[in-house]
Amino acid sequence: MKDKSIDVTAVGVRRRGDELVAAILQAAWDELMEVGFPNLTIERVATRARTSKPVIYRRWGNREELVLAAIQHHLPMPSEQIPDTGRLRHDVIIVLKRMNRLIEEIGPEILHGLMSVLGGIPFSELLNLRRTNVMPLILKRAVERGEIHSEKITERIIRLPMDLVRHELLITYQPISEQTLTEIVDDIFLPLLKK
Amino acid sequence: MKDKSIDVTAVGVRRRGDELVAAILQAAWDELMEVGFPNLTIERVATRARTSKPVIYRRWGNREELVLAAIQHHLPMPSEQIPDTGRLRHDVIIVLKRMNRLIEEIGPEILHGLMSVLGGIPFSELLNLRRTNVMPLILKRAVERGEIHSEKITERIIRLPMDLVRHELLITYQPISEQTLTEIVDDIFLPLLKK
DNA sequence: AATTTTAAGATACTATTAGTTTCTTATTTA
DNA sequence: TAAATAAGAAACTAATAGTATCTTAAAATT
Repeated sequence: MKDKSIDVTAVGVRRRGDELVAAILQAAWDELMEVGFPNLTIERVATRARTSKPVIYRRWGNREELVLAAIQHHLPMPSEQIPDTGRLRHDVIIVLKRMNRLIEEIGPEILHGLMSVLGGIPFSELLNLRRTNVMPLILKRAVERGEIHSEKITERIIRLPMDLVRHELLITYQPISEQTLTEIVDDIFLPLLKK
Repeated sequence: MKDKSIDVTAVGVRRRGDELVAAILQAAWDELMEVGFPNLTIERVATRARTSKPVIYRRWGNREELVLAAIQHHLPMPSEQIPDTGRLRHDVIIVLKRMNRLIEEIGPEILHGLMSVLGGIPFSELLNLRRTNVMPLILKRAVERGEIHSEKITERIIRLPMDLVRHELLITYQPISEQTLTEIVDDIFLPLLKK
């Protein structure tokens, strides 16, 4: 009397390739948001994606890689459009605000949990550490406009605002407040360049 | 024919209290240095300390707490002696160099591994994040000597050099180089105060 | 259209290890 | 000397990472 087909979803229908990958990454992301990193198990992700563990292990070497991929899948890096408002201050603030995105999207707790096993390098990538040429370009334009003197610009000063924001993120696991942002730009960065 | 007492160390002799704790923390530290955080198991620590798991679990709630305790046991924070060389630059450099200590002692790999499960808060403590009054005092003295103007000093600028060193540590897991230190002090910190 | 190849999915398995329970007995304290 | 406390041994549970095997759906090839 019992219906044998408990699961209504097409039995015997198999997804492959990108479709399957997307389903797994989505499931991993959902798990991540629901139970957090420490409680995320491959088993549950597999079940949630209506597939099985070996399918996952064929593509990712371990738990961390899977989660990293899931995050990258959901958070493609900002288009790196380089702001050009005509004012250095404004441009810099736009860039720094972008860095808040990751935390705003995945939330402090998850980030905190991730912090762990992802290890330093990939994590840094998440936090937009990789070399971008955004700041140099913004500064170059400011020099051309005569806003600042080029001889004041050093490698370290170029990196300074992003370093400070990143530090704040790593310590607080919170989005940067408007005030902190302003302090970094107005009390530290710009004075070093303008003087 | 076989000698039954394989272990020569006094059988049936039990350590207690501080002596026992010290032995466990030492064993945990040694394990940590030998196999690294991810491979450290309570079992091995117990064996190494010639005791057993329950004894450890009676004192620390889990692996992380034990390791944290082991580190704190081995790295009591610097005596927080406040440098007073008569020159701001020199004083600051001394303070910043102290921050290298943790990494120099436990090494980048271990720190990297720890980064993980310790979670943000205790880790920050390891990195000397807690409020100290070292910098303010150094700056106060510099003001009194007439080296800098007191009106230039803001909360953020006070924290700036240590923030930058900490950022560097968190990103590189390496001791700060002499050059980086100099840049932070000479190209960023002092110019903001002297101007 | 039939055949071959590839890879999905199910299932069962090994191995590790965290953390617990129980019990015996050494050490301390009264 | 007796009672209370805590160490240590041993065995156990439970969770879960990662693997191996097998069947068969889907895709590629002929």
